[in-house]
Amino acid sequence: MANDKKVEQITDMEVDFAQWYTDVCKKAELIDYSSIKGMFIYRPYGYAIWENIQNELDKRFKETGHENVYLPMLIPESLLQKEKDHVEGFAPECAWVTMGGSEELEERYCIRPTSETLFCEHYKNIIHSHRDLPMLYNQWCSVLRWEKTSRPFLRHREFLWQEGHTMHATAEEAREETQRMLNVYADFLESFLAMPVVRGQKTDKEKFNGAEETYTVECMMHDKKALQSGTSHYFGDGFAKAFDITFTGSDNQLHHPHQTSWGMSTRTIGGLIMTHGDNSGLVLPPKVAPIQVIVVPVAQHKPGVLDKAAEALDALRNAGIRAKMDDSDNSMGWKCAQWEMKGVPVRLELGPRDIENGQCVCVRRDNGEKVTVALDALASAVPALLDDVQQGLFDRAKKNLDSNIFPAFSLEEAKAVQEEKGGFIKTMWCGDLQCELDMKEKAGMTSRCIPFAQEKLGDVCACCGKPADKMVFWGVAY
RNA sequence: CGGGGUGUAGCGCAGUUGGUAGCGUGCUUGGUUCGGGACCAAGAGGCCGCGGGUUCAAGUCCCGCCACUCCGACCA
Repeated sequence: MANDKKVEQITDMEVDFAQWYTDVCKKAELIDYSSIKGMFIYRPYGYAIWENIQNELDKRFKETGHENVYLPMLIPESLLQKEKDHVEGFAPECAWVTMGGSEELEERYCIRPTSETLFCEHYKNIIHSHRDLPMLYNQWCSVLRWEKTSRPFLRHREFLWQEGHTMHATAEEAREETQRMLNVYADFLESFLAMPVVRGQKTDKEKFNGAEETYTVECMMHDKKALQSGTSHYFGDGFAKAFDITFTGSDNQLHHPHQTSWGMSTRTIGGLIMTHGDNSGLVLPPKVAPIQVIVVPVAQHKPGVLDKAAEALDALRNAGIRAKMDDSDNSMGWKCAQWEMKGVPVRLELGPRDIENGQCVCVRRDNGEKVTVALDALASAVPALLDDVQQGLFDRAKKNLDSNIFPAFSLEEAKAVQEEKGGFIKTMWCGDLQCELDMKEKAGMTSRCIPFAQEKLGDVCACCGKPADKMVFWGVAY
């Protein structure tokens, strides 16, 4: 009876990973479908996760000197077309506004797929002197890309994100900013979301439209597929020239500023689910969990139990823990299953027997371990337990990443290893686009990045045998 | 955008050769329970995805569209 999950069933991830993912999104009440394809409803629990991500990232952006702004959601077509590579990349997935009320508009407006062009238009107006630089702006907003297929969090037509857009006096400063923000993402993912990353540079084929260089943090999901979890772009002065943005330098000469942009989206929530989740549902790292501890009173009708549980709840909250009590009429088993499905890191059980002994039972979501904690020690024991869970989740994910990176020395071997084991395949690469296309065509993998942490696996390209001095990570990506 | 699958109560599903809609669960109320998805009783809840067509009659047959889902291609 205990395992008879006839209601709220989640498909086992070993049976069908994609279905497991969809089940978790729905059953953990993160998301709901709307009547428009690819447009999703963030339910309170799902949105709360995003709010925690936002708060933490926003804090880190401000610590690195950035300010928040808000720009319009509509981009005139003429503006979008000023930078050639950029418009080519985004035009196929733009949605357009053509009517204002009942009147046809003279020029159609694109609903922003990203805001480089709008920022450039604004920067042209406000940047005049080297004293105006650097300009360090960030925007929290939603963007719209008319994708053909969609999946909760991983691919929405409208998704929430932040986009940082900065302008610098020199290329060197702009490059520093690009790296700085990539490191902010990497550290945020690892320390806050317990998602270990591989940092590296995108190949020309995979880089952002209009960028000179794109840097990425790549994560590995439970099914060994890759998820690009944050990107940081260096634009050089390409947009600045296209938009005629200039400033007078200390040398009294006119210069074009150098630009960066960087973004992280609600897609990261999909990454969280696929990094830590299990067959009982979601598993959330304590730092991002909307509810860190769920207090479940046992035999709550008995006198004194609810009072004692409320005391424990207060003690947790006073210790700065996001805690909640489930005093609903549902049975014990129902409550356990429910909060496990929602990924709450620690369940605190408190019943008559515990009260007699002045203790409670804490159950970890990550490994099911139960520990007895004295009620008067909650304020110190539970935060320590949460830290342990956070670290445990990171260690487990790190192990999954590290143990699924395999070297290969030919395209055939890369293909065989991918089919047999999955994960990241590392090979030497000559730098030619054709070899990337071959890898895609014959082995079904794209280049994930050229990792900063290079290894010398040999001196010839695994695809074509020509001399090669770069090591690339290949993988199947979301 | 190509190929498969699905759409009936909140959720999961049944509905036969066309005859006017059912089961489980959840929900509401009352009672008994309570250390891993409890039980009894009474109740409420349906544009059968949307739009056409065939028919005396359509959940059921035909055409079109939409959405979801899986696999490709494309993309954060």
